[in-house]
Amino acid sequence: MKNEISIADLYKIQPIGREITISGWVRTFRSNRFIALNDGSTAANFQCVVDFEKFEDSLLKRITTGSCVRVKGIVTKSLGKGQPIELQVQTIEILGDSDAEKYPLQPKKHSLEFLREIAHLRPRTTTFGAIFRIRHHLAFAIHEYFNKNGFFYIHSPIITASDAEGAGEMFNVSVLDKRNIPLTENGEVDYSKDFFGKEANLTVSGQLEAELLAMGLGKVYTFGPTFRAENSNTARHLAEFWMIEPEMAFYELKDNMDLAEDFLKYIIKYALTHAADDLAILDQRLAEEEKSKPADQRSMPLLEKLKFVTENAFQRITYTEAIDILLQSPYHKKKKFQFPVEWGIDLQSEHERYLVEKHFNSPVIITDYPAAIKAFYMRLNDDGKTVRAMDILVPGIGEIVGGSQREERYDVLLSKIRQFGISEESLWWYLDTRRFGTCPHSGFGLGFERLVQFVTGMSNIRDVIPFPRTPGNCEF
RNA sequence: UCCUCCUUAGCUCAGUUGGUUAGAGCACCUGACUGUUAAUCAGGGGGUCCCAGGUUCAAGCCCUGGAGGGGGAGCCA
Repeated sequence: MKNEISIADLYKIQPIGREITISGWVRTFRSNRFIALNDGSTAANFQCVVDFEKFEDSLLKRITTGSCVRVKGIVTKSLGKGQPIELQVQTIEILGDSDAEKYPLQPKKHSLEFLREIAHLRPRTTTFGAIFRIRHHLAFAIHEYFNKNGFFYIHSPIITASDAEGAGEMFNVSVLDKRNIPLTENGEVDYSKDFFGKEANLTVSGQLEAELLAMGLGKVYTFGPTFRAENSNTARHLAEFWMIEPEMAFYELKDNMDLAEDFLKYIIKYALTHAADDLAILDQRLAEEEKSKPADQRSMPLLEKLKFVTENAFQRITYTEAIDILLQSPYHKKKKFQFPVEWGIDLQSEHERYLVEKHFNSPVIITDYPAAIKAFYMRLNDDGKTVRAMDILVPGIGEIVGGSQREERYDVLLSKIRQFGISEESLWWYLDTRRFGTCPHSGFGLGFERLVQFVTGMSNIRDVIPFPRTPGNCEF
């Protein structure tokens, strides 16, 4: 291990009187005496005190915002009020200069839009440092939760040849010469000449493969990248995002809901205990932003919201009950909804918002949707018109989890596949699991970036992934 | 993809009814000061007013087209 202490450990240990060496990036250099140094290990800067009479001017001039330095000195109690300890600097080594005139980050508040354009430098800001550390803690908590609860982490393929998931437009994977594409007699692209001998795409979901693993290993989960070529331009869509998909044999819909709720509470609690400093920074940031909004549009403070979610039961209602609530609502009676409400519709954003933010003011699990608006693999209820689906909606984000009990009955599944116009030949392997030792099973998908959004309070999904991929944007 | 708003200095923004040499704060540079907390004070440099056309004696401002970005919607996680 490297024999240098991190700023995070420094604040933990507070080794007053000891000689230490630290490296980091300069945030500001005040009064030709105080370096605010950050090494990314924690949000807090560490104050390094320079006796400028003991150093060459030419060296001091190179200590600029953005430059990288290594300093050695003695830790002392701080004379100033902003920090408990500081470093009395003995030696300074400039590891990397940074021309202050050209370095885009200044010791001041920058807009998120501007920082998005310099995504290669934004990890050096307080806000993005906090976001990416929290992102790590959430990912870690997810693995920890599943590991503790007997789940196996499996890797579903990134490249798939099935286009049957029905989860949107896909990115084609091909090595064919684009200037000379082989065609069949019908004038279509001849994928038999392509790398895999058939058309291949980037995965839009690992669910079907996860089901195969669950029906052998019992409880499994995936956590990997997912790709959608939809032309979606919103604050909650990415072309490349990360998804968590647990899949459990012998779980019915209620077990699935119980798991999803327990799981979400666990990882949010984990963040509250392991990323308290970073969450406090984002809590303040959000509070500042909310100040500029009219009072009735302000959302709950971030930390309060997260505690509320971990301490209160999620509301559980069926789709049919949700429609009733909407029909009874003052919003509907005053005709404030832009889209009509009736049984059978797909709930619009405004409807979900009303239920989550106005009616319940809490996370809501909606179950038993009409079969026609949900995927083919969801288990048909005895009423013949609804399926055992469940969506978890949270304030500010909307749908964060989508899941269901899967259709385990071969005949029902086959007729659904035909009904949906999906080629049953391409899903022979999926159908096989229902022919040989089928069992009730369930699972759900959690959009990781939406979870990070919820926990950090960031309103744009492009600000919770280091290098966002969206239509027309693949920089860095 | 649709609706809507925006684009002026490195950043955040002002710019009146179309009228002389386009401004401010921060950042940067120079100097002063030196236990500061986005240090302070004085001075200085810095502009393809998003791009291409058009109207006009005159366009940052008006018109047409385009590009980029924000917010909302759809699709969804």
